[in-house]
Amino acid sequence: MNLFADIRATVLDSLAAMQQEGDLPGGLDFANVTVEPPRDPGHGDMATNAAMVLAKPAGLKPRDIAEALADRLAADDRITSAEVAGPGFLNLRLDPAVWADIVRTVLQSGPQYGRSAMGRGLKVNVEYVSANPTGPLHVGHTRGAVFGDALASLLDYAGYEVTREYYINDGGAQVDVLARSVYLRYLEAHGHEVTFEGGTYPGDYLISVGEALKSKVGDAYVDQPEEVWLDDVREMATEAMMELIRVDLGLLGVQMDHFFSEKALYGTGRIEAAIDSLSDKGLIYQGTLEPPKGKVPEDWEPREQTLFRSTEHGDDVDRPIRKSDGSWTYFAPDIAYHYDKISRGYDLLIDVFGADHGGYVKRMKAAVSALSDGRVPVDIKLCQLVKLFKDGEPFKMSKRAGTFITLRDVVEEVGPDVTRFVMLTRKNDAPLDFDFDKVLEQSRENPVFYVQYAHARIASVLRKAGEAGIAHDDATLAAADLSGMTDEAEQSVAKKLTEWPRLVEIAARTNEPHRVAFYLYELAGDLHTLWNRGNDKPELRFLHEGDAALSQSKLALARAVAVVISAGLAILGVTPAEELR
RNA sequence: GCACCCGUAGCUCAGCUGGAUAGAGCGCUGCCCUCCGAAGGCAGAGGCCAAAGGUUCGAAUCCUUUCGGGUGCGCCA
Repeated sequence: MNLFADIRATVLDSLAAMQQEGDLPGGLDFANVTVEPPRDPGHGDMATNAAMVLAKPAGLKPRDIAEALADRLAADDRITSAEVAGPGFLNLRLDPAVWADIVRTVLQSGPQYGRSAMGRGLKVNVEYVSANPTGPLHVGHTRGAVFGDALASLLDYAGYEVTREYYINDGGAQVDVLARSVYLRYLEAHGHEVTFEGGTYPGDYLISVGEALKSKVGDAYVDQPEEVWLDDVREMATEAMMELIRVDLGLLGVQMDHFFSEKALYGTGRIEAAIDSLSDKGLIYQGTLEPPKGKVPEDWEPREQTLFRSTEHGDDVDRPIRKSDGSWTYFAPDIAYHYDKISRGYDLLIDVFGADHGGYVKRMKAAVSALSDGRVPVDIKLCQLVKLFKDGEPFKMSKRAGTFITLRDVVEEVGPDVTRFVMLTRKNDAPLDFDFDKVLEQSRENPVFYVQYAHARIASVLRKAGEAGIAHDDATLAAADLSGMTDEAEQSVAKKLTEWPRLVEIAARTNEPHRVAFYLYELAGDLHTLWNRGNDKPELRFLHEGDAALSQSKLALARAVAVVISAGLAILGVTPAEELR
């Protein structure tokens, strides 16, 4: 149930009726008519821009339309007043009984309150993390993991059919480097002295893989040329790394539906099929690219190569799909991968990349547009860097010194809930400061704590109700008499609850889960304000000794807040706290 | 040189499909609490939304240009 949508429907009905009776001309487009909360609560509970939007096409003055509309809307028993204001806004005040209805609805619907049918069951594929299988996940991946996962949950809540997917880059040169690194650890396990040269990975996490290789093949690969062992070691190493990554994701509570292997595209004709599809559209040709202006690489020389005419689909330059030696560039399997996603019948694709991949957005969009003939939209979300702090001081990371921070480091330090919430308290395209101390601070300036504290307070007061023998199950609370919910602070909380379904749709439409985190912070703030007011006004307290009926009427609102906080946290992948330690 | 992202209070950041007098937290100022529903509360000051043009009933939001910051730019994925 979305009250804003309901009232908007009423407004549209009234407008249609006005057309019937000749107060408005026919053939108007109502798409831009909105009903939203006014910025200033003094303006009422809801405002519609209908008169201003329609004035021009209807050839009427905004105020005339607004007044005629006001007369009709005032007849609705949910609407107590409709006033024309400003340039032609229509401000609506709603009957207080409406807020009580919302609270009842929340209690009856539980976590389903706020769920939307907006997605109409459309199939959406959210691809995220997709880190190279060459080592443990670090902080940057963590943000992408949290963001993608929350976005997937959000879209599910908004009525889409969501697949969470991870693209394993196991087809390129970097997995050969991984294999060589493991081979070095293998030699080391046999007592050899080794040095990590040629960009091989010196990380400790490969020691156990080297040992595992030793116990698997004994000394069979010692002193053997690469062609003897490379394939076998590569496969074993990537498998081990993916296992490591799966475990890391598990620490965060991220569970993928599907892992897609880049390697599986090679030697199966799938890349060729994707490129052929582009070729059939006349988008593949042999050509020579201009050097980038202003910053020509030292060793630049014009070279003819196989190019994808991505400029036909909005890119700035055409992109190479084959290297000079005839092998595929990384872009070719990417094209094939997206071709595969399209052929699996998704209506919408979302890719979550790190900000350093911003340069690939246009070509990826061009590829998807070309492959699907513009049918499948793809939204690419870039996650900006995470800057780590400790005690307000920047936390220096150095791969060489071995002080780079992994996902595991972060989660073990502050826990998965804090990690996830904090990562979502910033827009995805804004850099994020993550301070190991501040995120654990118990104060208002820490949104994680503030939201959890609100939930815990409610849980606490409900526990106390139980101890006092007051029934407080949702059905009982939903049946309570809510007519006494008249205080400003109580109504603010209830009004905030009515915004939840609307917020879900806005967040889902923009693919911005951080909006959920900010909403929860505001809702928690309203709850705390009401709670604090109970100090001065005992009648506003949630628990009233010896008066079960009154207690239940107050607990209903508190419990409704807990339901929504819990639903919101579920989207973010955060466990609501029953108590704080 | 080109492309993308960003520029909002002293600081860190929100801001809906373009809506009314642009919000929050921190910090600052004043008052209250210190009888546990106070791991504080209430109130206040603080803004040329980087700048200039444009679009229109209306622009922080859309378009153009400029300035400033970040990221990326053919045989690395």
